[in-house]
Amino acid sequence: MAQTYDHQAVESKWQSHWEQTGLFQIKEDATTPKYYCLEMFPYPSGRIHMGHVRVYAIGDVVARYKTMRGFHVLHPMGWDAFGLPAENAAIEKGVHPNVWTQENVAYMKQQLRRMGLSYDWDREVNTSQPDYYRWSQWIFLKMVDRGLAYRKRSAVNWCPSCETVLANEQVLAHEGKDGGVCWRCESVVIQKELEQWFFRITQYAQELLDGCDQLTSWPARVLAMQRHWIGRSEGVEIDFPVVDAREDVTAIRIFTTRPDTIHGATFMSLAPESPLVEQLIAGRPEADAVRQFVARVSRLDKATRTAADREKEGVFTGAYAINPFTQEHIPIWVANFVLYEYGTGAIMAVPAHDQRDFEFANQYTIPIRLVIQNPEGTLVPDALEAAYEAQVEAGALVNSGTFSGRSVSDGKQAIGEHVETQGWGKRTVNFRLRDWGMARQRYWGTPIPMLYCDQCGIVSVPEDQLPVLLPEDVPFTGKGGSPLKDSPSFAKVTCPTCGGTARRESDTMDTFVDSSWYFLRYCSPKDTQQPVNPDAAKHWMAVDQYVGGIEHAVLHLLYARFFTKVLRDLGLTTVDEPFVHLLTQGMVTKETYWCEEHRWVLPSDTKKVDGQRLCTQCERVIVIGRTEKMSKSKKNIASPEELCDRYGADTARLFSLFAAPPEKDLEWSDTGVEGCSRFLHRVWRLVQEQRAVFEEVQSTSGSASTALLVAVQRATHQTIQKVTHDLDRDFQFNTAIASLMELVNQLYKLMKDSPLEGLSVDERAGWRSAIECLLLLLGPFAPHIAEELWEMTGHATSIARQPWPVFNPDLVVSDEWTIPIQVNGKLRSKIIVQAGTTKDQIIATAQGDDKLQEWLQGKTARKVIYVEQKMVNFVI
RNA sequence: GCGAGAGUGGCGGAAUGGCAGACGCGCAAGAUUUAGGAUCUUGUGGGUAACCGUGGGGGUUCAAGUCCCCCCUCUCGCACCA
Repeated sequence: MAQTYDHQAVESKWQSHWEQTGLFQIKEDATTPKYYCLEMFPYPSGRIHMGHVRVYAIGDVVARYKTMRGFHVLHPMGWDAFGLPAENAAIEKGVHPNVWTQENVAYMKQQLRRMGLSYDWDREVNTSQPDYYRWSQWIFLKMVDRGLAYRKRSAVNWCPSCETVLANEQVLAHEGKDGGVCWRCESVVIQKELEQWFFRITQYAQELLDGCDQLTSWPARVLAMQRHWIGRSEGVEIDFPVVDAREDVTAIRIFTTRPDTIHGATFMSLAPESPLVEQLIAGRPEADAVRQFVARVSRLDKATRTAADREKEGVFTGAYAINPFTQEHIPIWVANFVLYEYGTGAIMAVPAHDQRDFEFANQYTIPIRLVIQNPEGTLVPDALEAAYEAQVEAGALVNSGTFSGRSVSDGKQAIGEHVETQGWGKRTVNFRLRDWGMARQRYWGTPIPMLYCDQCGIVSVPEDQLPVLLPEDVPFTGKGGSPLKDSPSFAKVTCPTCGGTARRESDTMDTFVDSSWYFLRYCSPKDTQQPVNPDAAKHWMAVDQYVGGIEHAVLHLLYARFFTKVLRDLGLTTVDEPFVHLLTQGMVTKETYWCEEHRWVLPSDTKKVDGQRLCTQCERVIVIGRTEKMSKSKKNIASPEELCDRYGADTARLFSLFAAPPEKDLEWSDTGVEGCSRFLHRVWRLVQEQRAVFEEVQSTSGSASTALLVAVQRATHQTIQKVTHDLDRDFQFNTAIASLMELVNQLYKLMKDSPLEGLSVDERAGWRSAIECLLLLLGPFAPHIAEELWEMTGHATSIARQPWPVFNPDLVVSDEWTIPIQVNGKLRSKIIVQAGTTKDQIIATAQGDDKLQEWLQGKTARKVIYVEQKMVNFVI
């Protein structure tokens, strides 16, 4: 009995069914291999968007596929639920952040459910709830114990809009804005001098760098970004004695990666923030000018000041240092491009061989001395147009005393050694990576479990007093400062050490702390003794496949790698790296519509008249704008809910997997969605029409006997082979789905060519197994319709628990070969031969081909190339 | 500037060095329908043709979208890191 495809009914039926039967709940199982499939958990902003649909569709196909391949799959979901929007909602609407967050979680959970995702909801985590954040606090305390969390005073990035400190990773470049901007609100970030909590991520810098080599299944560009962010460089620290040294500053220590050029150091430069500056200038006539310069430079935010194209500026301190290699007295300058945080905050300046020093020296007419000559020997000291920054073997040392004549690499080595034997300094390694400033002056975050006691100083909250709960009695005013300061119940506390009065830390943790270890919590989400049960972690870790956006290439992924190493050192997990494979999916984009009168407009506010698109309000012609990431402001949003209402979750999933390879941007197309919907309807109808034919027979996998059977089985098994191959190799969902479409097209053709009446039992059985294979292959992509049709064709157990079909190589091969014939590499003809025909026979047949003879024009081929089953090429 | 990636029909995109353009969209014709929509079938890189076609130019090869060299364009990331 044929039925029409009612996606609403089918989808809600199976969603309830999966839930009621607990189909996706997973336990550790020693009998089958494990697979941990994880997508980056969402921030509960209110509703899911197409980006969510895409990433979760990708993860769900992986999880379902791996399950069918015989793995027991951990596929959890949770909420990255702390963050500023909840607090802003509290300020604007008077809703408590917790209420706002929990409502959003409930709503979005129901939306995710509608997508038919195979999550084990029993493992759900929510970072904003005490049963989670107590363990973030616990980890923090362990890090304090190990010196990995500490307080220091320093210049920090401050977002004036969010009124909080930001980590370096959270300050981003922004087109059209002078300086770095906040990763969340895009306000220009300023510098503030504050005492703050930091994580000593730099202690793991080398390991984080080395670990990149293990991550062979990560996208190259993510690794490149991580390596660059860590920024290791090898060099030498060298003391330059100060002339007429005063007691407090006898030498200036510099860091250089080019010790080979030291004989060319004709001046020094200090960072404006360096305390050495004040010590050197005190009492000198230059002091005022220097102070003015320093004040002017430090007013600028860091990003502006350090822009590469910024003019080199500086001021002479009046002091001199001694180049230890030449004994020359060289002037000490303060320069705007020297960074206090990098190296020692002081450099030796070699204008001949460093572009910045070159520009600086030209500006202030400081001598330039050539100490590396190029291999051709053509460099003339007085005629340099740019610094000669030759590396490694390219040049040779000149004007360098006993070191002259050495190669660059040789010179580096020799001078480095000389510095050490003379006791002038040491060879060392420098990193660009800075410690992670992780305290935030906000309410809706994990409270930092520390106290300030008048007697004992900084005190940890004892472990048995965790969690430090967020207080309820906090007014949300939107005014600056930490809201927790204003909670009387929270701030005042008794010191656990001396019993005196103490004040609680009122800062909360950066939300990136929460997401740095959630993947471990999923292993044992209900553990009440520790953040993660080491046995559970041993079973499940590492995450085999991680899926998420490229925007976290540095931030989240670097922090998560750091935390994994910390928790490993605490004995909670045994893995060094959390994520084995990483798939960074592209953005979901859509065309934008622009009306001169009404600016960005919704597609629904436009109409098509005579092939032109007009604004419905003002009748102006709509300009089709750039295809951009979906955003509310550009009004180029497609709504997952409308999509599910109209076409169903299966269509939404299918389209987001089919329209582009997963790592590329996906351009949303309403007609493309319809194409996918059409395909599912075709599948439905195919099965309905076939059902009557094979209802009473069992499927077969035996060798075929009739032409129809051969064709049906070949199409089916070729598709099994192709889909399996596409999924195993880099998850090429788009081509996998294309081959499923091809199979359906082929089966329709075969059905048309061989009417269903009068088929043999064998042929019916062949049809049955073809349809079953089709449904099994479709299952991970469009699970609801696959379940429904699976049930309709007489199966009692879920298709999600069936083994993945295996292709039979014997059934894939064809009984005849079509061999292209080329002349000089160009296709000129084709011949059809029986499968198994030998090379000589094929060449003979080809030579008998009329078209080929025309092309040969009586000549004999100089050479004949035959590629087994592929082609013949005659070279004349 | 440095790093990563990309450039193929009207569009999204396929092609272990071996038939370029799978699959889908769009478009066209036909069938069905009172009409529209929906559905189905067929066709669809360009050119009347010989032929020409994967950003441009060289090269390797019997054979290049694919490998090598040079160049151009675009996207993303980092940008004075001594």
